[in-house]
Amino acid sequence: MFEPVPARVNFPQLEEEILKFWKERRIFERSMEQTKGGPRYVFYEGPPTANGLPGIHHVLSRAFKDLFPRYKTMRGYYCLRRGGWDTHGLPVELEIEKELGFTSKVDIERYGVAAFNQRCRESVFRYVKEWENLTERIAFWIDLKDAYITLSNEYIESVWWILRQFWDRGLLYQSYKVVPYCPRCGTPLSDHEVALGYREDTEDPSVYVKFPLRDEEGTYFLVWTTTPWTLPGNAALAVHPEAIYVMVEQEQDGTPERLILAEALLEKALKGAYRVVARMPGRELAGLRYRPLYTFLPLEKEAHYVVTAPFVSLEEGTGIVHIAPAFGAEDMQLGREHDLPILVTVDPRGRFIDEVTPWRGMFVKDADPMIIEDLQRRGLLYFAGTYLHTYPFCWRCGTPLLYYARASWFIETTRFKDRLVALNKTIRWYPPQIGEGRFGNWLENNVDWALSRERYWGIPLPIWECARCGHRECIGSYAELRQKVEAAGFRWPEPWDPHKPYVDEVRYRCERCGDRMQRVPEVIDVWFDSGAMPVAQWHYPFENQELFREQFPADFICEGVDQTRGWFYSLHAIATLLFDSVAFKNVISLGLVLDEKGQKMSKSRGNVVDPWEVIHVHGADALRWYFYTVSPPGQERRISVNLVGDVVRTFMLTLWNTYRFFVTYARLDGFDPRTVPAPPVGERPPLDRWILSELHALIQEVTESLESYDPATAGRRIAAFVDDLSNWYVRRSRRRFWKNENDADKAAVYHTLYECLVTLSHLLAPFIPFTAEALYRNLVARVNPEAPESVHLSRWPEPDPARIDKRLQEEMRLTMRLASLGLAARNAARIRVRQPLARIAFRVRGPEEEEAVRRLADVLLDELNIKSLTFLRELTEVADPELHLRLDRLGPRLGARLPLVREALDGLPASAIIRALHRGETVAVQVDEEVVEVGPEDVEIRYRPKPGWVFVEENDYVAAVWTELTDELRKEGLAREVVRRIQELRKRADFDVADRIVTYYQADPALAEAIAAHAAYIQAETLSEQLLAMAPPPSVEAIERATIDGMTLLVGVLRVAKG
RNA sequence: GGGCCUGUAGCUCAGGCGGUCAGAGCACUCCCCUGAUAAGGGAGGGGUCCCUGGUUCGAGUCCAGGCAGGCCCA
Repeated sequence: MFEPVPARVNFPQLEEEILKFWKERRIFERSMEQTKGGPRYVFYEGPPTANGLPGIHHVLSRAFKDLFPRYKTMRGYYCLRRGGWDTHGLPVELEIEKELGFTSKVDIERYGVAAFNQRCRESVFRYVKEWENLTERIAFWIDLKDAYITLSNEYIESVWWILRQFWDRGLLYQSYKVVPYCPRCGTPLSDHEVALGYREDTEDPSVYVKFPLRDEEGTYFLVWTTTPWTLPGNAALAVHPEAIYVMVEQEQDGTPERLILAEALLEKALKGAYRVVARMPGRELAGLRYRPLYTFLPLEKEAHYVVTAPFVSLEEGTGIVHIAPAFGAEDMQLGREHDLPILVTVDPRGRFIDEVTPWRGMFVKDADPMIIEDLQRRGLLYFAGTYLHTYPFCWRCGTPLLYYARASWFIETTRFKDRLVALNKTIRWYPPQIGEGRFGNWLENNVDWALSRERYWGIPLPIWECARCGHRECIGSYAELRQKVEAAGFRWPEPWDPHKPYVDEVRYRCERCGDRMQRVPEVIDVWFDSGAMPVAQWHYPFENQELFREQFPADFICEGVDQTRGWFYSLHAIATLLFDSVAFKNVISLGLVLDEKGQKMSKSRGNVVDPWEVIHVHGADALRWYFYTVSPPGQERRISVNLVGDVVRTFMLTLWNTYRFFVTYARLDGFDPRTVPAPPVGERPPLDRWILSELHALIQEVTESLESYDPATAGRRIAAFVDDLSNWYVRRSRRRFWKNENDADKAAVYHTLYECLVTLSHLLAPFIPFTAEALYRNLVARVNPEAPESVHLSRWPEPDPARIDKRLQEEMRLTMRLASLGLAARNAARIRVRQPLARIAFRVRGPEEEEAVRRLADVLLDELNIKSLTFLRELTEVADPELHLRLDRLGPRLGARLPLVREALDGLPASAIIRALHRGETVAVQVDEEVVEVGPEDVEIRYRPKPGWVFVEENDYVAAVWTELTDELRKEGLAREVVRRIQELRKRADFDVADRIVTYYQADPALAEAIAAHAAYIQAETLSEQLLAMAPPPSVEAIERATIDGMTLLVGVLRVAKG
C-alpha cells in the first residue's frame, strides 16, 4: 500500500529527508558500484577556488554538471565524478594582499614569502565547508572527499612532468612579453588592475616625425606617435597593406621635400600646401628601408624597414605606425613575426638605460620634451602638439603605466595552431557558435602561451639555471631533482614542499661547468594548473596509468561561457600539445546569471541572489528545474525568488497533485500494481492509449534531447506532458477512479496513470532528483521489494514504439481544441457547464476529422456536459447569412443612388446573392435606367445564429450549441446543482473523500421533484447512503440554505461511516 | 577598437527552409468548473516583433547599417 501523500507539500523539507535517505543508504556510492562494469562516461569537474562563498551561478553550472552523469548512470554507464579544487594564482594572492593591506610586491618580500604563501594556502579552503554544504544540498553528486587539489605535491609533480615533455620537444622558450607595468611599484599589472585605472582626457604629446628613406635623399615616412620616449626603441615602421599611400611634395624652409603617408589622412596630418606626386597601396611600401632615428643599441637582427600590419589605423595619425617591440603588445607580436630586434632602452624603474646617453637615468615621460627638441634640431620633426586620450594609470599610486617588455617564459602553442583548430572541429560545442565563433576565432589568432608569472603563490616553473654558464634544465620529477641534489652532496629537504620559497633553496651542480644550478624565480600561470587536471588529477604518469587512459578524454564538461579562454582553452591546448588529442568531446558553455531585471549581479549593486534563500523558500529541485528550462543552456538567465516560485506553482505542484490524486484513490481502492492485472493496452479506452502514446513519445524525445545535450528542450517537453496528464488525462478520467465497481476499466485507468507517474519519476530523476525520488520511493520501492530502492539506482526507461500512435495523438489534440471551442460556445450562450445540453454541432476540416471526433465523442461530450454531437458542413445550418453593404465603399461610388440599390438588393434572396458572390461573380441591380454591379468586395456577410443556436468560430472550426432545454435536462441540471451543494457541505464538514453520509433536504416543489427524479445519481455522487426529504436534524455536521434558480433548498449532511 | 550572444505583450520565453506568426505561460479583469490542485476552462485588456534602410508580390523571419544590454579580447 502506498504512503498517503500530504495535501500541502513542503519541498525544502522533503528534500532534506531524501538527503538523509541517500546518505544512510549510500545511494550515490551504490550507483557507482552498480555500474562499475559498464561502459565509461567521463566527466571532468572544473575546479573552483574555495576562497569565496559559492554563488547562484555556481548552482547553475553544478546543476548542469549533475544532470548528465545522473542520466548516463541510469543508462548503465560508469561515471566517475571526482571533485577538484583550484588553489593557486594571482586572485588568491590579491585577496591576501588586501587583507594584509599590502600595495606592492615589496611588501610581500618584506613580510616573507613563506608566511605569505602559508596564508594563501590557508585561504583557499576558507569556505570549503560552505561549498560542500551547497553542493550536497543541491544534489550535485560528486566525490569531494577524494577531490584533486592543485597545490598537492602529486599534482604539482604531474604538472612538472608535462612541462618537461614540452621542454624536451623544444616548446618552452624564454622571450619578452609586453605587459602593463607600473614603474614605481616595479610590477606588471593584471588586466583587471589596468581596467581600474583608466583616466579620460589625459594629455600626451602628439608628434609627427620624419623617418628618412635610406635610398632616396629628401624623402621621408611621416609617422605619428604619442610616446616619443619609445622612438629610441624603434625597430620598424608598419603600414596597412590595403590602404592607399601617397607621396607628396612640400616646401620646407625653402627646400622641397617628399613625405609618404596614407591618402586618407592627408588633410588631417599635413600643414600647408602640398602636391601629390605618387600613389600606391601599402603593401608596395613593404621592405623599404629607412635610416633609424637613434642607434644607441647594437642591432643583432635586421631592422628599420617597412612591414605591413592589419591593425594600422586610418582614423588618426598618418597611416604609418612606429614599431617598438619592447613597448607595445602589437609591436611585440609583429616583431616576433618579422624577427625584429627587441630594443629595451628603459630599465624596470622606467628610466632610460645608460646606453641612451643623452637622457640616461631620466624617467621616460620626463624625457619626452627633450626628445622632441632633439628631433626638431635635427630637422626630423614635422609637427608637435598635444593630444587628449584615455590612458591607464596605476590604480595604487597613480603613476602612468608603461607598456614594457619583460622577460617571460612561453609555450610555443602557435606551432600547433593547425592541430588546435582541427581538433576543435571535432568537439561538439553547445551552443555551437561558441566553438566556431568565440573559441574558433581565438584559436585562429593563437599566440604563444605566456606561461610564467613573477609572483609567489603558484606552481614553480621547474627550470634550473646555472649561475655561471647559463645552462638550463627542466626537471620532470621529484626523484630526478632529489638525485641531482644528493649527487651534489646537498641534503634533500624533508618534508618536501615544492612551493616557493622552499623550492628556490634547492640547488645542485651544473653538469657542464660544475657551478651552482638554481631555479628561475617564476611561477606558472594558474590556468595551466587547471588545464593539466586530466593528467595531474591522477598523478599520471607516476601512478594510475590505467585509470588515466580510461578517463581521458572527457565525454562531457560544462562551465560558464567566461571559461572559454580560460579552462576550456587550457584543457584543449595541453591535450593537443601533449597527446594530439582533444581533452573533451562535448562541452556546454553556460550563459551568465543575471538578476531579475537582467542586470549583472554584483555586491556593489546589492542585487546578488542568495542561493540559500531560493533553496529555503522553494527547494533545490525548483531552482534546478528553473535553470534547465528557462532558456537554452548558452543563453543568459535571469533569476529571483519569484521567478523560481512560478516554477513551483506551474510545474512542481501540478506534478505533485497528480501524484497525490493517484495515491489517494489507489489507497481507497487498495490498488496494487503487482496484483491487479493490467489490461492489455490495446483493450484500454482511447484516452488511456492516447496518454501512453504521449508518454512513449516523451521518453523518445527526452532521450534524444539529452543525447544532444539539450536539457531545456527535454524539460519543456516533460512539462508539457505533465500538463496534458494533469489537465486532460486525469481531468477526463476522474469518474473512472470514483466509481464503485472494480472492473477492467478501473484497472486500466490505474495502470495507465501508474505507468505515467512511474516513468515520469525516471525521466525526471536527472533533473529534479529529490521529487523524482519521492515519487519513485512511494510508487515503486514501497510496493515492490525487488525493485531498486532508489530511482537513481534504476534504469532509464526505453520507449516502446508500438505504443506510439501519432494519429491518435493528433485526434486527441483536435478533440481538446473542440472542447475549448465548445466551452467557448457555452460561455457565449451564458449557460453554466453544470446544465446539460441536448446537442452540439461542430464544423471540422473534413470527413476524416469527423470520424476522429466520433471516435473520441465520449470524452468530448463528457467534458462539455452535452448529450449528443452532430456535424455541420455549412454554417448556414445553424445561422442565417446576412448581407451587409460596405457603405464606406458603395457610398462614395453610388452617392444618392445608394438607398435605391439597397432597396433593390433587399428584394432579392440573400442566399442566392451570397452564393453568387462566393463564386466571385458580381450581382447586377437595376436602378432606374441604370445597371449597377455589386461585387464581393462591396459587401460583408455576417451570420446570425438561428433561434436556439449559439456558435463560435475559430479558423475553419465551428462549435454550435443547441440551447433549448427540455424539462428533463432542466431537472438533470438542478440535480447536478444539488450535488455541488452537498459536496461543498462535505468539504466544509471536513469529511474524507470516502466517508458515507446521510443527506437531509427540504426544497420547493419543482426542485424536490428534480431531486426525487435523480435521487440515485445524487446519492452515488455524494456517497449518501440515504437521501431524506426532511428537515435536517440538529445533529447534522454541515447545513446550508441555498437558492437555486429562485427555488429554496435547505440541505444538511451527517457522516455515518468512515471511508 | 575587434569577436560572439541577446533585444517579440507588464514579466519569463516559443516562433526549422521568408507566406494566418503576431503566439504560449505567468500577472490583471469578468464569467465558469472543482472530492487532486497554491490548480483548470472561457472571454477580455495589453505589443510600431529595438531602430533605419535594402532584397521580395510578401520580412520578427534574409541582407546592410545603427542603438541598447551582456560576455570575451584589445
